[in-house]
Amino acid sequence: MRDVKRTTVPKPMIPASPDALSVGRVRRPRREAVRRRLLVAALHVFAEYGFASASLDQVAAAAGLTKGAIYSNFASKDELFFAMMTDQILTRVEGVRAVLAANPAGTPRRRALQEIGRRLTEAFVEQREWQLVFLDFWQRAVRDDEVRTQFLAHRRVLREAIADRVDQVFGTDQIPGGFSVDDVVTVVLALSNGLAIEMYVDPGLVSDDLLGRVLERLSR
Amino acid sequence: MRDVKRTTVPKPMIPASPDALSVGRVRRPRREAVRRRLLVAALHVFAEYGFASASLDQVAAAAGLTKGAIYSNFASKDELFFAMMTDQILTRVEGVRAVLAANPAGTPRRRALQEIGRRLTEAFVEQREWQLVFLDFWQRAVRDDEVRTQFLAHRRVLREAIADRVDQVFGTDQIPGGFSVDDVVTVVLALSNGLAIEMYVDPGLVSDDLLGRVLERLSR
DNA sequence: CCCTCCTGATACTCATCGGTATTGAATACT
DNA sequence: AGTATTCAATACCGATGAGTATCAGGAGGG
Repeated sequence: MRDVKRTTVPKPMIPASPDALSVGRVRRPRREAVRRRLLVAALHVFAEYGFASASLDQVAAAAGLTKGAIYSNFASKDELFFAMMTDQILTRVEGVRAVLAANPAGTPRRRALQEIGRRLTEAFVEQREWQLVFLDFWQRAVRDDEVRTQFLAHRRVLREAIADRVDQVFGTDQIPGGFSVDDVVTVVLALSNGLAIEMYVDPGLVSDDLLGRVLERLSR
Repeated sequence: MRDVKRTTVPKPMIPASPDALSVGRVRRPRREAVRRRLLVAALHVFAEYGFASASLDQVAAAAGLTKGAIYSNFASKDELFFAMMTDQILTRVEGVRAVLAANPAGTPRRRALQEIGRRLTEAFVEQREWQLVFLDFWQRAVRDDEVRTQFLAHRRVLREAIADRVDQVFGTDQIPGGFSVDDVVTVVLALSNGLAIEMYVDPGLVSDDLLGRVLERLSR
């Protein structure tokens, strides 16, 4: 509960320049940069050791800063974690949109699905850190209501991105097998996470076309 | 490094009774019982708080014992965890065999798969604790080679149980879609874990026939 | 009945870590 | 320039928890 909860001292009502957020904020970049470095470091360190085992000193060190910097920017270890996840989810959702957009509408459905599967699988390999912190987040969400609320908010954003694409692929067609859009989203997420779990621990098990073949087959 | 690594003091070479393990082992039940209680308590506590956040005092208390009992039976927190997982995997593999055995060979394949899916989904709900410690195990396996070795050994047992059943279901038939048995095992595990992940955090998402429908569709 | 072990309880150590109080330097305000 | 303010560094605190040393009481063997 540092100054993050900024006890907004009534600012002088005479803005020097009418420029947006007023009150000379030229020094701000410094602070923003520190915040960013901390968020990046948090991703690395939490991914490497897990949230519970990672210490704030490690995060600070990884950012080339000290704990002072952390508590000056975040209220607690939890807050840092949430901020990091919120920051990441934005990036990830963009990534997922990009991957799913493989083959613009119009491509034969089967090919599009295979391509999507291949790219998703590729993505796992690259986003190892994300996958690890994500599951850490999940574990805490299952155990703690407050965390779950945050988790579900993030998840909804991701699910919507996928649902959009499902709508695109199937348009007004009935989805084969009588699955709802929600079902499809759930299955895609489940397969992605599930295969990632297998892959990280035994890379030989998941060939890069497995997911695509499964998706393609499901859509017949 | 308690007496677990039993520094076998040369036992008197004059066994009173030739009965197997010799040397009055009538007191043993006591120790075995304590060990069991600790393993059970470990499952509960590690599931509730996660391995890293759970303390040995909590485990001991849950077993109605003290830390002394733990260190008298296990060399370290890690060893307790591994022992608990080893103990559990035996139970679980039996459970999985039972679930997969749904519908003895001969039942129409489609029905059998739907039934298996339904029962697996049911199993998630019941085995919440197992699922949680399993993923905890996985997280540590990804991060630590030694843990991974243990993890893979357990996983192999489970995979074989599933592979057996896949062989049974498809016999000499080609598996539709040109999947190998290993692929099928991987996909089944991935879907199980993946759907469990979704379910635990948002139960409404996974209807109890979703997995069955997916499996059935994949097998066409 | 004594006398050893065995084994779990108790009491401690020591390191770690989240969080706080305080400081000092750089920056903005007047 | 001089003063006020912001922010990260430093030093510190209290709690927690893994692991250890020691102890006590009960069981087996004689």
